[in-house]
Amino acid sequence: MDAENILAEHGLRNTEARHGVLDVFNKYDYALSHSDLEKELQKYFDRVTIYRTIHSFLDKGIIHKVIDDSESAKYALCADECSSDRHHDNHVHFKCAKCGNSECLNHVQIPSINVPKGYLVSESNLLIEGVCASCN
Amino acid sequence: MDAENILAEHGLRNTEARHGVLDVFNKYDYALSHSDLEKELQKYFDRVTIYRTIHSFLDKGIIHKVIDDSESAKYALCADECSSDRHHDNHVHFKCAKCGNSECLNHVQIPSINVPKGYLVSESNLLIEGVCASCN
DNA sequence: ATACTTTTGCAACTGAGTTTCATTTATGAG
DNA sequence: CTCATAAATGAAACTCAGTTGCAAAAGTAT
Repeated sequence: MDAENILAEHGLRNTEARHGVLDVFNKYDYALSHSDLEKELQKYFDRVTIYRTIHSFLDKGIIHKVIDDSESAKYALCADECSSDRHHDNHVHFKCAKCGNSECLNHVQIPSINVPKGYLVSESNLLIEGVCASCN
Repeated sequence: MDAENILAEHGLRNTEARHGVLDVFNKYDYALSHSDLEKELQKYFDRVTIYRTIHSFLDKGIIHKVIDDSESAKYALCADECSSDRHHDNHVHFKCAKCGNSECLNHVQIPSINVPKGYLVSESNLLIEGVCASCN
């Protein structure tokens, strides 16, 4: 699906900045931080615009946050059908100690966990660290 | 075990600041951020000292990082025997959406996950979000 | 083409965390 | 106990991530 349709389907206006950010996400197969995006887009868009684009994409379910032990937040495209109502990403994230990239293992589901009595689970987030297939 | 022995066992000098930080960790049963520690200790110690204490505790295996989707890092005491050589914390972390606290579920282990061919796992980190026993 | 709403750029700001360096403190040897 | 040494602390200044307010620009529906 092209960028224009993705934006329209999620109720976002079709602007150059959003188009540009989507293109960068499509170009890489691992999670990107604001500064990764900025490196590629700073000639064209302001850094604040990139922050705001990340927020609207998160909000509308176009990207999801990839939790990682690094300082700065990273994001990746949602594979499943997500919307602003609900994110459906229930896959494992893998961070490579060699190349430093974090990727979505879209086909590896997070198993359900038995929590102690009295606890209610709404979502879970599993980060595995190690060496990725490209670096191994 | 008292604070003085904990410090000595991990090869750290027995200072007031470290004593104070340990006391705060013992006082709460959930993970603390630098600013949580600072709130309790700012009258006595400089904020930079608190940062450095966190680093040496992390390094020596007295505390471990609790990964969380919030901006600031949180830390909790290691239950298992950890050293600077190796951390042995393999338990689940739980973040409550109501009170905002993150705690260690020390008795809930992270299950081992089958990753795709070519990937090597060295450690994993599982964060569950929901409502904790106290808030439920 | 117009009117209205959303998005953008810019400047200024906040908050987390780090670095440098001079001073103070803990500790082990004599 | 005293002293020398190495480690820890405080203070100021700094970097980097992220946010806010506002005026100008661009998208969209009519």
